[in-house]
Amino acid sequence: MDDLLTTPKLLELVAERFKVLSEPTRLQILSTLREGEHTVSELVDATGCGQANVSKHLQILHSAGFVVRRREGLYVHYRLEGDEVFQLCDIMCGVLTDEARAREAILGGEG
Amino acid sequence: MDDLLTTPKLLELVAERFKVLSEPTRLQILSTLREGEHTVSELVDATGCGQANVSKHLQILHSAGFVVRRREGLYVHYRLEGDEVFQLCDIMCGVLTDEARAREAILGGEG
DNA sequence: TCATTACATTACTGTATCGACATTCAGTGA
DNA sequence: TCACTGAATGTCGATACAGTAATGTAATGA
Repeated sequence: MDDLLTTPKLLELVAERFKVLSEPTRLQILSTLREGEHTVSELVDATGCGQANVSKHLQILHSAGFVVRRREGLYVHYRLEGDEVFQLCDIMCGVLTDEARAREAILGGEG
Repeated sequence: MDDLLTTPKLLELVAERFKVLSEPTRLQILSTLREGEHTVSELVDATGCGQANVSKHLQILHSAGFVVRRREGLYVHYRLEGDEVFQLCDIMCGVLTDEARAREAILGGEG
């Protein structure tokens, strides 16, 4: 953990991965996949986005190594590669909670 | 951890925070701040970016609650709010390492 | 008060990305 | 081969963001 973010190259790689997680639709896809494998059609339903867009988001998630593909006839099933994503979201939610608490303490409830 | 990413509102908030971390320059700033408090000028030197640019990045980091400001005369000192950022980067680097390993295993060293 | 320094803010430009639409690709079955 | 379905890809308009230059603001000292 000492050599984290020391080289420009690594900075870019890490930033790139964070960018993948910086879109609500992609987070929603990941959240849906947490229940288990899903087809593209199912993810289209879950997200309410168009098929083409979901497919593109899945490409991005796949390139970043967050999801895995599996073809079965006409359908393509996606599933999570690991649960690191939710470790990340867990920490991030902690940050959000801390912030909310701090805001409440300062503003007294309404911001 | 069960109610993570369940509401559209929360999805957006989390995505927003990830977006803050999705820029190499901001990660570099955070990395520099890990050594301790630094002034804007020092961060300008460290990053090699323009002063206005660094200042804007610091605003974004501050709004997201990742850094804290402290004025001292003409200088403004910034420091990390917590170390969650590096927990996040640590996990992300783990993902990257796994990926790199997988690529090596498949391609035999060159991608 | 005025000049200087450190930082913040604004306006502007080029680039990247999301979402929507159309098209193409891939697999199945008749 | 053809028609059909699920998924991937290409294009386009709107929007957002990084970077830069110019300007504004805050603190110091003469």
